Amino acid sequence: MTMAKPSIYTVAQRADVSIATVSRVLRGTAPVAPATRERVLAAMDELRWRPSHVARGLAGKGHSAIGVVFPDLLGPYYAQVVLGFEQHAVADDRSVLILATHGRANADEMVRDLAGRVDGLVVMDRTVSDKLVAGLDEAGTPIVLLARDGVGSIPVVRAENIDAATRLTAHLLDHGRKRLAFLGDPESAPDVEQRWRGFLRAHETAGVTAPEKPFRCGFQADDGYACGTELLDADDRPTAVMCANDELALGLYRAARDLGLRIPADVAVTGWDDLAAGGLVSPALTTVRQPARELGARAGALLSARIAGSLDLQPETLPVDLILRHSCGCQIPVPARRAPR
Amino acid sequence: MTMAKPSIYTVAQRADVSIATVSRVLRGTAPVAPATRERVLAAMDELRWRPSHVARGLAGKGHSAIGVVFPDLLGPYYAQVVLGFEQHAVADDRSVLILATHGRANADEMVRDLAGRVDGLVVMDRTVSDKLVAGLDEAGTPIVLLARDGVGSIPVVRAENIDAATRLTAHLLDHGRKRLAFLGDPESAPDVEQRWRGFLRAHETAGVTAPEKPFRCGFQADDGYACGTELLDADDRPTAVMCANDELALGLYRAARDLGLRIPADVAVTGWDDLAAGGLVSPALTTVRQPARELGARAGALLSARIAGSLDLQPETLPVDLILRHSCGCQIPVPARRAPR
DNA sequence: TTGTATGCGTTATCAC
DNA sequence: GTGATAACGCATACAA
Repeated sequence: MTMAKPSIYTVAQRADVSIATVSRVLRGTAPVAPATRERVLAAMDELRWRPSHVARGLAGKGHSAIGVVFPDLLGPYYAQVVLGFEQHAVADDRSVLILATHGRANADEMVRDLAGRVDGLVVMDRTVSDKLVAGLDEAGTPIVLLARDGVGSIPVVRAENIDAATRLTAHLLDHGRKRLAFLGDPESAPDVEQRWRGFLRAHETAGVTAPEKPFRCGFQADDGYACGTELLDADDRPTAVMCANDELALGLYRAARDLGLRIPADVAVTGWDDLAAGGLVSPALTTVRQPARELGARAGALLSARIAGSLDLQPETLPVDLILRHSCGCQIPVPARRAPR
Repeated sequence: MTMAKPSIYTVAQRADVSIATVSRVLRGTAPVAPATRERVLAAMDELRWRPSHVARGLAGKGHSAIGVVFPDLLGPYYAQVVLGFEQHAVADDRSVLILATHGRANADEMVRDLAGRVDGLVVMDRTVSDKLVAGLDEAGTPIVLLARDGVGSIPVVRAENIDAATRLTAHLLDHGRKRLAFLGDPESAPDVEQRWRGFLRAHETAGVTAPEKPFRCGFQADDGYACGTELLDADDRPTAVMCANDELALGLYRAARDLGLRIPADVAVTGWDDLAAGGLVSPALTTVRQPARELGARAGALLSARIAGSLDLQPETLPVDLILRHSCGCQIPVPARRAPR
């Protein structure tokens, strides 16, 4: 014997008041006589009534929900970002909608749809076009960009990349490695592009000739293995490889092993992201740790501010940590003057 | 010069028809004259109008959104489950709401709220009380349980645990290990409970005395290290430890190393989940691989069916893979070529 | 084939 | 303090 879902009318009737009064005790938007208040509260309790979010939304009060758009959920990075975002949202009493684009062609359309059901949106990486972002922003949807180049005056949150990549590259050059390679596709993600730029900058500063172009490949360990094999099997094999992420680096480890090359003696390797696995392999992988969780949380905070009406929010760049372990040649003598070829 | 947000009225006016007709061409719910149709389509296009999900929901058409409740997003398991769920949802043209409970005390209340904004819910593990689940179910919210004991006739999806744990334990016993320990807390998650039961069952079958109780601890590598140290430093040190997951196992590795114990010679170790790191450590970790992504997808499929009105959906148990490597004492010639994923 | 009118559950603006 | 009542944007039964 299930009774119909209670509405504000049911409650009002039961408490013998008008719906306006019910709304008032619910929102505390105007004074209500203590006695009446009690009656209403009791009625709400007995009927187990919860105000409908949908109706509330229609009445113009927003969705009390926010969304986050990301490319995928492979590896701990995006998961942590999303989690940080979620925690902030919950603390802010908002629900979280997620959308993984997977590089789908209709991502723009999906995000446009998503925008219709949230009060604001965090957009990561190159999941959707600048055009859409700009359009949504113009249409009044509060947006925050994460790990992505700015669009108009939309707030941006990102992890520091250029300087970290510069330092890491300089570190390799300081170890005496002079023929470096960059494994990863700068066009695949803004973060990677910045790392590539830092890589180039360090070469410039050191007066060393940088490779003309990056060795482009995907993001997975298998890509690292395949591309790594090709890279390390070449005549002008690099003496150090800076990988766009740890997965690639770990794939490169296998490639090196299969080719009989030692790390870091024959080739130094660095990654990015600080996967747990990187600390367990031998030699331990030198990498960069990003504050993934905090990135998500900050994006959430900025989005809240934006929704609350703040204009002109400053871009934020969160610092990262260089984790120098052994794969870059630290604490291990670099072989002197090996004859190339 | 931003004009007010267009509504179905704006479109109707522009196309010189009634809102009913607009709705009809939108939903294809009734025949419309080609000419009229064109006019409406044009108007929709010019105004860039999108129907409001909120209004649609209020009108009684559901939210076209579903939710998933999980404890956390640490490690790849939950992330993959959520991703599988999301993919199914997207294919089904529904948005996804997520909620991480983090063991929060008010999880029930949060989920009740979530239930008010979706058409259905997947609930994982022991994130919320049976009471709430039953209540929601009774109230008509379509629910699917994932990796959790059944409640009433609510559909359940889970990975096979008992049999896999039995086989894994038997495998250890067959290797001549007779003093086994179970590292993990069966009460922390239904999956762990089932693994503990399989552990016991194998002992029974083999006629070997099982430990009275599991060695309870958390889920992280640090827990594995702390508890592992205690466990391995005891006088009656076990000759094999079955860990509730890979993180614990990897923590145990450190504990063993610090105590000067060799794996698997002095103590065999097994994990669960097949983390990438497990294939990279030495000795490679014997573990169990769950079809995380598919678990999420199947839960999504069952939820869709439930929302569509299917009653009496059968519980599903997805098979897992035993990954026998070296940490259990196997001398099997492993093709050390496995991609670290 | 198309239009009219009503309901969906809130919030908010008036009156009283 | 409290109660009618008009939005909010859409779907739909009922008319035409």
